[in-house]
Amino acid sequence: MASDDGDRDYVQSLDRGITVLLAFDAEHPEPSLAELAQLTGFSRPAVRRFLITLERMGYVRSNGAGRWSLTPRVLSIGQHYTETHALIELAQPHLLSLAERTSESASLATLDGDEVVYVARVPVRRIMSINVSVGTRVPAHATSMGRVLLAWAPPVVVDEVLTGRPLRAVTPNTLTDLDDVRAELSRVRAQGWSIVSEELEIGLLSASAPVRDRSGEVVAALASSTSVGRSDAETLRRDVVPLLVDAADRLSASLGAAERVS
Amino acid sequence: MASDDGDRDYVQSLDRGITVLLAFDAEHPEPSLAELAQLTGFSRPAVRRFLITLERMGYVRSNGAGRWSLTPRVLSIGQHYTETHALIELAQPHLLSLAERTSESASLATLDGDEVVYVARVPVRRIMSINVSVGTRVPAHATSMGRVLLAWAPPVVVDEVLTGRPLRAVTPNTLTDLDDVRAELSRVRAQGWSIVSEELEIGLLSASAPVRDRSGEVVAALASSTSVGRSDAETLRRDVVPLLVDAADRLSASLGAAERVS
DNA sequence: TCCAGATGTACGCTTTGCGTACAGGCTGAC
DNA sequence: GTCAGCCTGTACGCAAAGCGTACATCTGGA
Repeated sequence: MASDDGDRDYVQSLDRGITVLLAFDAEHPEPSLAELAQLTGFSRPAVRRFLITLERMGYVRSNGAGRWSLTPRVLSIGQHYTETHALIELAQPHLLSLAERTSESASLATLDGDEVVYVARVPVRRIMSINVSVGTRVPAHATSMGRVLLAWAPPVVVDEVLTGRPLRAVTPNTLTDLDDVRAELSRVRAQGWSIVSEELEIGLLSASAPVRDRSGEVVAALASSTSVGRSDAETLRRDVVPLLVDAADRLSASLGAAERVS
Repeated sequence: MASDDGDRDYVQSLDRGITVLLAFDAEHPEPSLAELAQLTGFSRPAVRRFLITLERMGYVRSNGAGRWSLTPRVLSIGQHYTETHALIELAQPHLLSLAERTSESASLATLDGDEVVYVARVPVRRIMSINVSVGTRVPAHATSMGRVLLAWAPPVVVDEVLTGRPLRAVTPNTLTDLDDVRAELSRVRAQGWSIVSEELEIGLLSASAPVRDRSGEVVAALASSTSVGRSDAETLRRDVVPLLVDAADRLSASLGAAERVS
């Protein structure tokens, strides 16, 4: 029925059920059954079955009237990612001390596809227009964390991210020329850290350094973010980058990383 | 086949698929197919189908060898809870300012069953032995946030939580006598806030105040947490509670709450 | 009162998803 | 080197799980 061939060994109901769960979003925080059916494209009885299932599992709740909403149990799904990645727990003290020493928000992020995902964070003040939290995704090519992660990523991955789709100019300052980005990546690789200024959002300024696992592979980026009003690239480089690199190295060490290879 | 009758309208595959996803935990961060089959009790081919499905959806990744792990995309499921609850976004500035003014961690939590779930948080230093993050759950009866949430919860809910199962003595100080807890709840209701000392963990001390929605219903608790080394109940009451209640009231106001009803 | 729009239910068909059984591959012990 | 014991991948036939159409029911507003 579906066009593709690879339908074998694919569990349709799981996909559909999660699709229903994810249909709850900012635009539809309390959808009705009919609304969900329309959003997902499934029949109303089907959506109803999924809702009943999700309700029994505790992820969804009917508010009496015909409206449904997500329960905080949904958050516990993400906990399993956190639990299974020792890095995140180990990073906590380093994030806290970095945030305290710099009086700025500190973040840890990972690459997923062509996006950077925040996996741990200590916010100090609001710097971005969007509310950054664990799980938030931003385009890799326009952020210091993305630059760090790409700088040491396997060439295949870098190519996928950079040429997979055209590099979007998120702000007027975003590097979008392929050669420029590649040159920047090799600069980052050489100096061991990255500073990006107003490429993701006007007024936003951040610095990142790589975190390595025991095999020396870069598995995460540690970042400190501020705004152009409070600091500037030069100050960041002088005052923050040493702290940042130090914190990243110590975090790497606690992951059992060998001393920096290159 | 399953003993219960209510199997109708229940989508087994959704339940099973999520069960597989949740089988990844601290004890099994990189399970093999066979391991997952054993953990979940499903047949290996079944587990394989779920893994393939989850992999295509981007939640799970095979690490080349026969081991699987969760991807950060799992975190984005929780984002949908955050997105659909305006409260959480609105709370951010209040959490930040509370954390700054008290130099202590600030948290926002909600009741789910007999547990309190952290839904937003600004950590300042590590206070608990476990790493508290958004999604973390703690028993309601032993925490200041739980006391606040129960103090204004419908009697049915309170009864379920308090009599559903015996109140566990998490520490030697935990209130476990039903009458004591009920008395404490009415005290909380009268004074408008709660302080709990070393009932959840030795050395841990926290204060909470209720957050109300526009209908006046208490929908969350705002908390400030510290350790007995850094403060004590009396100091907390004098210095922190006013700030806390003020922040909670302003957050309530931004939710459009009417003035406090009682 | 009646209509519009919603949710709940029944039911028969299809195909999805199931597990058994077998093939193939890797690793380590002897 | 070879065999045993583990694993993952695949085939296949069967049962039932999940499907959507069609209809009943309820609610609120005109």
